[in-house]
Order: sequence, then C-alpha cells, then structure tokens
Amino acid sequence: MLEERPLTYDHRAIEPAWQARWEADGIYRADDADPRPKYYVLEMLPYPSGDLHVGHAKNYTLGDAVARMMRMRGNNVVHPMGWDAFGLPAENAAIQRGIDPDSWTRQNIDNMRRQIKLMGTGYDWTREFATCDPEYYKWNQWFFLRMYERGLAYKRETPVNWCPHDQTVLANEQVHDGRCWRCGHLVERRNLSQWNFKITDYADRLLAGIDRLDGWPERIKTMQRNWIGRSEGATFSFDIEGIGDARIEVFTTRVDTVFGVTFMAIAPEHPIVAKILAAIPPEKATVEAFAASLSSKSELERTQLMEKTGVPTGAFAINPLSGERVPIWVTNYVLAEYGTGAVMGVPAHDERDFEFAQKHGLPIRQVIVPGEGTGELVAGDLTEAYCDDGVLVNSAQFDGVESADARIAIIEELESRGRGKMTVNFRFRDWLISRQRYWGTPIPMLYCERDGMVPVPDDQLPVVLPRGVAFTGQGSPLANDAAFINTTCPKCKGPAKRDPDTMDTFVDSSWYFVRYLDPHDSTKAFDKAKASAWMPVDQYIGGAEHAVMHLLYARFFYMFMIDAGYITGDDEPFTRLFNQGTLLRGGEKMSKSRGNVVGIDETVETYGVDAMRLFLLKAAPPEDALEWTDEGIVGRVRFIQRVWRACEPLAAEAGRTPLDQLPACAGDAQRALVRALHLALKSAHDETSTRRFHYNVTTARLDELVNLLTAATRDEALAHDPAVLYAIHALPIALAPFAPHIADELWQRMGHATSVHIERMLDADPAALAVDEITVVIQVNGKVRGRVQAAPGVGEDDVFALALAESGVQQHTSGKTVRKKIFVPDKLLNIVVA
RNA sequence: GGGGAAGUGGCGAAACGGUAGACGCAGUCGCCUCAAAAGCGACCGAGUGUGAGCUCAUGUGGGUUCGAUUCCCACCUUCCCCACCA
Repeated sequence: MLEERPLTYDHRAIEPAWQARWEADGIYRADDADPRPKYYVLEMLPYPSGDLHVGHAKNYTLGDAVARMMRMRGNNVVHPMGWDAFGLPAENAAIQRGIDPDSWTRQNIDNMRRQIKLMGTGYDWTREFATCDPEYYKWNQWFFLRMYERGLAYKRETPVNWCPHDQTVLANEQVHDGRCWRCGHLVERRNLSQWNFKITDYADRLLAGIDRLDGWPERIKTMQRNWIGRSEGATFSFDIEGIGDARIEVFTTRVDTVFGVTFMAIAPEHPIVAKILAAIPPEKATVEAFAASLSSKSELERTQLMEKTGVPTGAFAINPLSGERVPIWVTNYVLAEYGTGAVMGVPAHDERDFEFAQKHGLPIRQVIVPGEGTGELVAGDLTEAYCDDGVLVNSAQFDGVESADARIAIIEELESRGRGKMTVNFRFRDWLISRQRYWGTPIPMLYCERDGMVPVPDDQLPVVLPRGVAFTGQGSPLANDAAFINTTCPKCKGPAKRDPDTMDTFVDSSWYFVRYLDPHDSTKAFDKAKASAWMPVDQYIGGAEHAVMHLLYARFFYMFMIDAGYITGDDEPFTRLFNQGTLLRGGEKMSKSRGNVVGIDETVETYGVDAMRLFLLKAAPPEDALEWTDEGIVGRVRFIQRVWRACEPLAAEAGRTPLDQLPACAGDAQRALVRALHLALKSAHDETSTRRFHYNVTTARLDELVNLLTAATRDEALAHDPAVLYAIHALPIALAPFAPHIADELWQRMGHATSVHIERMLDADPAALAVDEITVVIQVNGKVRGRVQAAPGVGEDDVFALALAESGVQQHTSGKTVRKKIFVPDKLLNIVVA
C-alpha cells in the first residue's frame, strides 16, 4: 500500500502562496513585442460598488479560464482589468454620509482589486486604471473636443427631471413615483441646454455593421437592431386653414392610407401649437391646461398612462391630396421627440388612431381593403384597425393600386408638388451626455461674455474635477463651486464660466478597451500602432444588460476613432461577444439589494478558490442562469481532494514520466486512463475552439479521469504503471485553466521550476482516443434490439451477421423480410423489416 | 402588444439526427470504525417481470425521417428584453 499520511490539499496555505508567486513573477503580463498570435480577452469594465459576491466570480472565472486556455494554446494573450469609477453611487454616499466620492471610490477599488485577485485570476495588472483618474478622463475631454470639431458634439434643449425643492436635476432612478428620492417633492420637467453626441449620423453604419458580427449572439443583435429602429416612410406637409403659410409636417410609414386621414394629432410641445393659439384663440385655455397637465409628467409616465387623451385646437389642416379639412388635436400619445412630432390620424388603419378616434367620436374611413383589387368595402363599422397591406379604395387616382406600389406613387406625387419626400427615421436618438452631477468627467467647454462658447484648448486639459466641494444635495456641486466655474477665456483673457456639467459615464466605457493597450501614455489617448496591433477585442464577455447602450456607444466611438484615423483596421471593436448567465440564489438574481449574496471572502476561506471556480464552471453552461448551492461547491471540494490524494503521493515519480509521447499501455485499465485524459483534453480544446465555452462538460471529463485515477492509484499493481504516472503528470496541465492553484502546486511537486500556466496545453492525440473494440447498436425498425462488439471499421455485412445471432434481434426479424439496412460505421445498424 | 430564449429524473445538467439521462448534487445500501465523520465501493427515471427482458418516458399535439430530446408547424408554460416610434 501507499504510504499513509494525511492527504489533504490545504487551500488556505497553498492558494495565497501561488497568487503571490504569480504576481511576483509577472507571468500574466502581455508583451507588445511577443511574436505569437495576439488574443485579446476582455470582461466588461466593472463598477466598483464595494463588495464582490460569487455572482461576479462567475463572470471573471469564465474570462479567466478562456484567457488561460488561449495562453496555453500558444497565444500572446492580453487580459486587462480596470474600473468604471465615475457614477452616481459615489455622489450619493457623499450626500448621505459626507464621504468624499474620490475616497469612497478608491476604497472600493482597493477592496475589489483584492477580491478579484483572491479569485486567482490572471490579469495583467500593469495595465490597470480607473476612469476617475485625471490621466484617463483627460482623454474623454480630448475625444469630446475632437467630436465637437467635427460637428458630432452639439448642444440642444432637452427636458430633465427637476426637483424644485433641492434645486437639482435628478436621474431617472432618483425619481420614485414622480417624487424626489431625497425630499419627496414632486418632480417637474424642465428644459436645459445639454450636450449630445450625434450618434444618429452613424445610424446606418451601426445597423449595417450588425450583419457582420458573426460572433455575437443573435438576440443581442436583434436588440440592437430594434433599438436603432430604422423605419422608411414619407415626410410631407399639411397646410393649416387660416394661418397664412403655416404648415404641419408629418412622418408616416403608411402614406398609402393618406386618403383615410380624419384628424391630425400633435404633441403638446410642438412649436406650431403656440402659432395656432395665437391665430385662432378660442381653445387657448383648454389647450394650455392640457399641455400643462402633461408638462410635469415624464415621457415614461405619459406612455404608462396608456389611455389616449387629447383636446382639439380649433384649427384645421388641409389634406394635400384630397383637399379635405380635418381637425387638429393636441394629444398625449404623440411624442415630440420622434419623427416630426405630428401624426396624420388614420383610425381605420392604425390601432392607436383607432382607439383615439373611437374615444373622441372622430370619423373612421377605410381606404385599404384586403384582396385583389376588388374595391369592395368590407364594412363601414370596423371593430379594429385594419393594419395590413391591401388595395386602395376611396383614394382618387390611386384606387385599385396595391399598398406597396401606392406608397411609392404617392410619395412621387407629393414630391412633384414640393410637398414631401421619402425619409428614413430612427427610433434611437442622439446620445445625451450632459449630466448635472459632480462625479464624472467635466465637459471641456467655456462660456465667455465676449467670445461665446469656447472649447478648452488641448494644452489646458485635463479640466480637473475640484476636490473638497460641498455636497448639500441642493443644486449642482460643480455649478455651486465658484472657484471651478469662474475662469479665463483662452481667446480674450476676459472672464469666462466653465460648463457646470459632467459627461455620462457611458463615455468612459466607450473606449477604455483601447486605453488598456497603451495605458500610461501621457501624451495621447493611445499609441496608434499598439492599438491597431491589438484591436479588435477577440472575445468580449459580459452580461446581457449591456446589450444595447454600452455596446452601441462603444461601437459608435470606435467607428469615430477609425474615421478620424486614430486607429486602423475594421471598424467593429468586438469580434466575439459572450453573454454570461446570471447567478441565482433562491431562484432570484444574486444582488445586494435582494439580500441574497454569498460573499467571495467567506467562500474562498471555507472552500478554497479552486473549488469555487470549478463549481461556477461545472454547474451549468456559462450562458445559462445558475443556482448557487452550498452542496454543489462541497462536491467540488471533494473533487479537489480526490485529485490531491491521487496525484500528490506520486508527484515526484510522475514528474519524471515523459509527456511528449504516449505511454505504453499494458492493459485495458491503462488504456482507459490515457483515453480519459485525452477525452478531457479534447473537450477543453473543442469548447475553446468553438467559443461555446461549455467547460461544464470539460470538468465532467476531468471527473471521469480523476475517478479512474483514484481507482488506479489505490491498486498497488497499477499505481506505479507508466500510463498512470503519465496521466498524473498531465493532469495539472489539463486542470490549469480551471483550478490554477492546485495545478501549479502539483506541477511544482513534480519537480518543475516554472509555472504550469506558461506550459503548452497538451493536444488530444487521436491515437489515445482510439479504441480496439466498439459497440455497434442494432436497431430493428428504429428501436434498439441489441448490441454487438466488433473491431473499429467493421463492415456492414459482418455487423449484420453478428446482429442476426442476437436473440433480441431474432425476435423482431424472424419471419419478416428485410427491406432495408441503414449502417452508420462504428455506431449503428438499423434493420428495416416488414 | 412586439421581439427573443428556454421547457429532459428529486435537483443542476449531458447528448443536439443514431444506445436519452455522461458528470455532479441529494438519496439508499455495503465496506472501514467501538461509534460517527471522512474515505472507498455498489445502486439510483417510471411501470412490469424470479430473471434475460419488455413497455412507457425529453411541456402538449401534429409533420419530415429507416431513426427526432435534436429539424419543421401549431399550441401551452416560464424567463428575459423593448414597450404609444406614427
């Protein structure tokens, strides 16, 4: 028997020691000059909220396994980590608890960095930065100025949530039931002049680029397409009766229904409202009261009202095609921000218009009928809008024309009269980046009494966020800070004021992945050659909650950078995207606010990092939601200990066994063992190559291997067999991407001076996977009736002969005629009888 | 309302056109032990049979196929995202 001694893998001693050693040796640093093929693995930039839980560990463990796997497959891997450090929580901490946002954030970063290292992750920490570092956000300001120069950053009046008591702008999440989160006063809408990035200029490119993103999940691409929301239609104008040259422009995708217009619906904010009321005053009071009742409500509330309401303005519009006179209504269901802010009301062919017309007794006229140009009206009394295409009726010269043709013909008619044209509208709007907050990147703009709006010159960047400002919760800390606001105009040297706003934190995360490639450059955002060499990100990993905004903004920014020539290559930054599933506990997403978190520190202390990592990889495919269970991780602790007991006593001996050739296998047990090893290797390679990352299957293969190893090492006759020693020697390599600590510890005990993590992953050898006897399944009429053993490559006739000797097969074939045989070599023979 | 994903043992899951349930968790039994824990071993979808086995079984109903968990259609259920975008 093997020597009896306490065989326990002591994670508390071993794991921290390896983490220290890796850091000291710098084995995860990426070298720009390394000639091997580059591979950029990136997990989405985390917000330093404070404490990590095992849900975060799920995300980082997968990224880490992928990075380690790619490194061991011979790539020059860059795998960086940093902090999305600006944002509202830090400012709330300042307001509520008087903590400086910078100190609060830095403390959180320190703790989270410690915890991420505790997970045994292999990041290149030399590339770390936080977006709240002036050395980083300086370049946010620099990019802003470059966009401004190109007309991609512009100012526009936009409504915001405004608390009249605290005299401050509120983020949507600070408004609860229409009231201020701090003081409970009713929130109003107020217009402020704010900065926007003209992302809509890139709408078509952002949309077209999606088609090339073969490595992205289909659902994310669909969400982006829907968010961009391209729709083709016509924009044309109606005259307003009695008001000189005033016209109302409408946008519609169904210009074929234009003869069915029975009213005009406009948003209360539409500028024409004031003109109408000035010229035709009788309904002034009603309309203004209606507009006022909506003005305080956010778009969200208005749309959640669901019930469509409105009031007539007393004015009439003239249908440019029919010459018909229709009333103009102000309604809550037309959005000022989309299209032209005015809609032609066609109740017969639009659900919303139908609902509105029914409620307000407006006429409903059908002009599209289903079918092949019959011209027959289905009925005068529609019970719902008919929204499909069909054939036009009641439409003058367009009667009998198919909808699709009619749309083209009518647009041409309108165009010939100078009344309208074909247009494309997008659902998404320009990216509003101004935030009336402190903890963000100051917008590098000045307002001079003499020179007007003046950009901050590049040599005066960064505009540094002042420290020690007052956080009262009232007003904006920056706007209130006279020392910050008051400055000198770079043109006239006269007095000027700074823009009091900061940028949306999505700006920070829109280009950080390029900064990692040249993180300490103080002269530029990044070096063109370095960035162009490393980009694009080969594998991006993160949650689906960023499916739209972050990923769209980052794509936009990257296209801008390519266009500006800051970087060369394809204009899509993320070749492959992997969406991790969430971690659940008690059926709910693990989160601080739900109070169901399991901490990293406790888990690592109790069970060990490797056990935690293996559980997170093993329990489910990575894209699925995964339920955390304490029993599950105990099972992985058992696995770790089984590995230790099987391998550690034989480590030195196994370390002398060559790995560059397959061992001689004296018997079935040896062959099975070597085969199990190579099946595990094959799974690891396959899951990595296909980018499925279903390492839950790979870990199952490792379980099978370790089960065989356990049996073999307990058998005195087998324990020192070359095949057994070979498998033991290879196990740390196979285990390294998933359980990096025990892997390196065993590797060292096998006599290796360098880390297992810089070893080459072993290839799966087809010779080791081969078997000398296979089982062929015999089916009769598609049902399994027997199995026969044969040598691989056995022919159909031989299998058939063997099959007929099986009693189960005979039962179902005797007295019947064999009509057909389907033979799948080495797998199956299906005998079809009748 | 629109879009997307998914329904397999007591549980997490595997197989994704070819032996359904690998592997793990929970459970049952055995060995070891004074005993327990740990460890090791066996069993572990349902029904039926002494047994070899047979029958049923991957949400429901159809279809394609020699053969379907896998592909197609419809329905049911659950989850996620977007929700008055003219």
